Amino acid sequence: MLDYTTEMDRYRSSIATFYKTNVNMNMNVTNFPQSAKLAARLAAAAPIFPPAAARLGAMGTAPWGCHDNMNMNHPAAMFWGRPKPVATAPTHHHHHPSATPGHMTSSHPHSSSSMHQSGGGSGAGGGGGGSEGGGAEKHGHTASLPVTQGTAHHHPIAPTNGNFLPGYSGGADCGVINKQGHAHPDMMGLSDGGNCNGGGVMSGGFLGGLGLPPGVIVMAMGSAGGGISDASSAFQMTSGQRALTDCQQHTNSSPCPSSSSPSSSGVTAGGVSLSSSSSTSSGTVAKRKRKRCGVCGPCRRLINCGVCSSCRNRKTGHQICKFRKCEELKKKPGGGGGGVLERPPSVPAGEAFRWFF
DNA sequence: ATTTACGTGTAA
DNA sequence: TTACACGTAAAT
Repeated sequence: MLDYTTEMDRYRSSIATFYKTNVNMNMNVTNFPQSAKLAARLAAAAPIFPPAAARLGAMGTAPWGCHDNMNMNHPAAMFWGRPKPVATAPTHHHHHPSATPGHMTSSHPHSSSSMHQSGGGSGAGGGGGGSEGGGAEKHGHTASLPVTQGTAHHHPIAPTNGNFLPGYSGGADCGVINKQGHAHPDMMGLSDGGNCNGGGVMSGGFLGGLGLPPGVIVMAMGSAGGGISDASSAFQMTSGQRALTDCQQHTNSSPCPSSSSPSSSGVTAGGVSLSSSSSTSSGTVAKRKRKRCGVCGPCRRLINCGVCSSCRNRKTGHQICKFRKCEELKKKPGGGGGGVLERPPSVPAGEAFRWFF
């Protein structure tokens, strides 16, 4: 009996915490359904480091770190919330999975929420909340964001660009972002690690918040590339959402969990494997839809910028975010050949990992 | 059935 | 060239 009581208390406290932290989160979700989905996918897919993935999903790290704005308006914007790094994390409890869910539900029926929850629960820790953004500007955040926000939100480190590919450049991302609060497409895209780096720093916070497994952490940090960005990318990858997924897909459609080796085939193909079937065989060029290569910068991005025409016209345009448009697909189908692949053809699937290493 | 995103045609 | 709109393949 006592135990029960105790548990209840813990449970409650945890919930409370969760609530606080997540308020924003919810907002996000609401606003960005897509994001939610992504997260969901992440969770589901999480090819490589499941745990990590899961957490990601849950925590929702904001890719760019901070900005609140971005999200705001754009539907697509991001799904990651910001990790709440320091503050909450340590706290505890989030764990009860059960808890989360319930609560989420209550607040938002939407699926999205669920994702978070789960995540939250698990990883949670502090992370939990991803509150990204909700509303930054508009809402001003309101009080809701408790502790975390302050710091967290703007975490310089923020690491998070999950999207960013190293390739892209970026610049100063972190800093900039914070200040502005705006979302620039660029931001989204890309930041390399350069500045932000904070590398070390970030990682510290970041990790802390996330509570990644040691192993994972190591990897990320290790990344020569520069801390943050790499790390983020790593997450991205792991998260699996699309990037990996794609690659998997290419191969055969079969999910290649085993990824390690497999993909080689798929990727090599230039990424896009025009489907074997379609291609050639019949004189009619089978114009099979090409698929994303999954390895180029854009493909590696998980989030839509929310500001480009494609994002803005999502409903009618049926186009993927410009910043996420696969490089390969941008090329003329025929011309193909050559493209300079971002990565050497030979690179096998496993390569994904390379990114983070 | 719904969502996502590629392919393509059209207009500015 | 870019934005839009739409058809449709593919995935969920």
